[in-house]
Amino acid sequence: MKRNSRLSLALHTLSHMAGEPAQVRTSSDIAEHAGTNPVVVRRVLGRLRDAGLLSSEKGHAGGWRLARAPQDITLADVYLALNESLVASTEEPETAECSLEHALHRRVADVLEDVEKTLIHRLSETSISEIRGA
Amino acid sequence: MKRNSRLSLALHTLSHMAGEPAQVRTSSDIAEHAGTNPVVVRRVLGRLRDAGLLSSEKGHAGGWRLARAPQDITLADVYLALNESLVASTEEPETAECSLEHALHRRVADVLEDVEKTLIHRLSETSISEIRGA
DNA sequence: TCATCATGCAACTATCGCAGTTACAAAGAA
DNA sequence: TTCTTTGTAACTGCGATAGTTGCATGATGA
Repeated sequence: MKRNSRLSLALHTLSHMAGEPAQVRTSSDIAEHAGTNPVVVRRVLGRLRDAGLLSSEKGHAGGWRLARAPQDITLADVYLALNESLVASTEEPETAECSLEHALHRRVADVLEDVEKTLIHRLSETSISEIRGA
Repeated sequence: MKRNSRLSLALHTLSHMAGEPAQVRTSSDIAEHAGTNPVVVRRVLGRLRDAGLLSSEKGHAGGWRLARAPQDITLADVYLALNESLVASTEEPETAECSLEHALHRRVADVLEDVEKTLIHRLSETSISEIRGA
């Protein structure tokens, strides 16, 4: 696993859960299926739980399950829960030496903001229940 | 300097050049202004030269200058020249274990492709001659 | 011709983000 | 009380890339 792995892992897991919403899955099971580590799974899914997409329980028969109906969880929800910016933000130039620098940054930041809105809008059009394998 | 620095450096430098297109600038001058290193400048501007946006010359009175009129160089040109993906691409899952994984990847990749087109379109609406400080 | 000044480029170091891992505490169920 | 599972801190390893050093190459002008 390499890059954008958090989003991939989250979406992959949720898509599976959407197919069988009643089933509870442990971090170990999920990690094994995703080819990664239980701790990594808990780190990523923890964010989704904090965002109200998943619930987790400890102890015997504990694990992870959807906190909402699958059709009420969109790709945008997941994207926002992870605070993943697929649209990179150019950071503010801290040393405010040059006015051109500022004008430029504002211009680019405006464009990126618009583009991110477009991205989120597009992602919100698909729920995790709509992902189906071939 | 930290992240997205190539694009920042390139745009910043080109914007300055747009204000005085006749002037030739050395890597050292540019690096000093941008708070970085001449070699880094040459690395970044080299890509812009390869893309036909800049020209460079060695020797006395050598250095960098615009290869086109400033109003004919858009932010999109710079973005594309650097091959910077501000829209992160989710890489193809190499181990094709799971069909859901594929369906998911295709869906997300489609959205990202569209979004990147939007980004480039938006960037192409502004030329480097249109950036003005306060 | 030759010294000088610039780019071009290869190689190395430093740093940062992040996945992966280990270890253990906390909590819930049998 | 014991087993199972999450929660979390701390560390390691790796990849990307800015920064740096050193030197070759080419252009200019005295």
